Amino acid sequence: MSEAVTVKGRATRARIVEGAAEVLREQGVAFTTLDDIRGRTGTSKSQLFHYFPAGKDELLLAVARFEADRVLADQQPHLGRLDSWESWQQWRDVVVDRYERQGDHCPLASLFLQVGRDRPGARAIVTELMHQWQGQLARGMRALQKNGLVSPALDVDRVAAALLAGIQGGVTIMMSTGDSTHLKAALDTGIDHLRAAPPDAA
Amino acid sequence: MSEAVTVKGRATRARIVEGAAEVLREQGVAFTTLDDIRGRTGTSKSQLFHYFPAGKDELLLAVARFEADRVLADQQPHLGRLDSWESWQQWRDVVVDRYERQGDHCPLASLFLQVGRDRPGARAIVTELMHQWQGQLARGMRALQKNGLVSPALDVDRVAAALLAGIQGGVTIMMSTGDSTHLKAALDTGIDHLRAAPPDAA
DNA sequence: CGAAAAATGGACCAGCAAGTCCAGAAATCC
DNA sequence: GGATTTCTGGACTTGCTGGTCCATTTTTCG
Repeated sequence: MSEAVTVKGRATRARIVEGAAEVLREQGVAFTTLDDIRGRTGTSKSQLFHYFPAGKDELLLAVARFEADRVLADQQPHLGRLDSWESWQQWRDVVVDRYERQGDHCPLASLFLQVGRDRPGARAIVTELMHQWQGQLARGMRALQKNGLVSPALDVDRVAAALLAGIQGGVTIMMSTGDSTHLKAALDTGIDHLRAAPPDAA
Repeated sequence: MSEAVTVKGRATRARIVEGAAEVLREQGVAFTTLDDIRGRTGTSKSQLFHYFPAGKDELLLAVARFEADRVLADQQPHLGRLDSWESWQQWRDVVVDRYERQGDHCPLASLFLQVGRDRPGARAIVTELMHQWQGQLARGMRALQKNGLVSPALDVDRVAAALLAGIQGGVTIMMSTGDSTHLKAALDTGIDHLRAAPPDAA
């Protein structure tokens, strides 16, 4: 936005976004006020509006961007090296672990319900995230094909899309029910599906 | 709750729930006020609180129950007769169609973000819905096994859980991006997974 | 028909949370 | 070092929304 910021300014802005992300993860968007964020980040009202002139929505969008980055970052380096069965397994464990840890509020999901997904920018964030994520999964599957572990006939893009959907749904269900069974089932069945398509299949 | 209701009373209550469900589907929970619901249902404030003494949350919960019932009902009769490949395919089409129609607000997802999933009752509704849904999928898979179309060795419960997760995630992604590719991929890959496990497999 | 209970209309209240404003402190820059 | 810009503090405003209250109408039922 405005480029005229000092070091201190950038630091404050970052502090606000990170602090807001924490609060939102703990309380959920619907129950978080600007004063909660103020409290957590040790800032004043004017600071909030100084860095996010358009108000709460702009701040929430910034948090969404922040959280979206975290999602993929938390899966690295495994997500980037899905070229053997072991690496897939390791990645699976990291995903399960990450989402079991993360309280029971999905920051991204709720963020978009609040901001409204039509907002320019809002939709783009999710779309981009999904695109990246699916791309990395597909790359991993192609690596398996290259290494002769999976049939070259496999429709990688479709299976990657399905796996991604399974993860999303698994997380959603976990958020609602508190049970990670579905997430694990989606991951394991997804990987099984790859295993069930060996290159020497009839 | 209170049993002393007249025919008119029941009708009004139902009108409120159904009208509220409509508005919520269109605008999303975060942007819907009691006055919106009043407007749509042609009721007064006092009626709202007469039928839902605990206020908005109680009303939202009633809507959630209503929507949860609709979810499974909309998939019938197909969901109840998943005993052949054709019936699975038909069911798949119905699911895709249903969710493509339904605007871009998932009533249930947003409802719980607002009410808070810890509320007694809230969690139960989702859990119960997922349980029923998964149960029907598993029953269908067992029917396939019985009919000699799928290996009896298949871990039906896990695969059903994974398929359910895929559907949820597919819907979630569609809500955010407006694209039903993932939902279709999840359904098709899920069914493929069944097809890939014939009873005469080595 | 008449009393009691249920249903309805709508004015009113209260609190909260987003957003505004301006004065003052700190940094930047020439 | 002084002017200018950025940053910060916090009191204040304002609109909205959930919720209350009571008077009135309608229904029920003996």
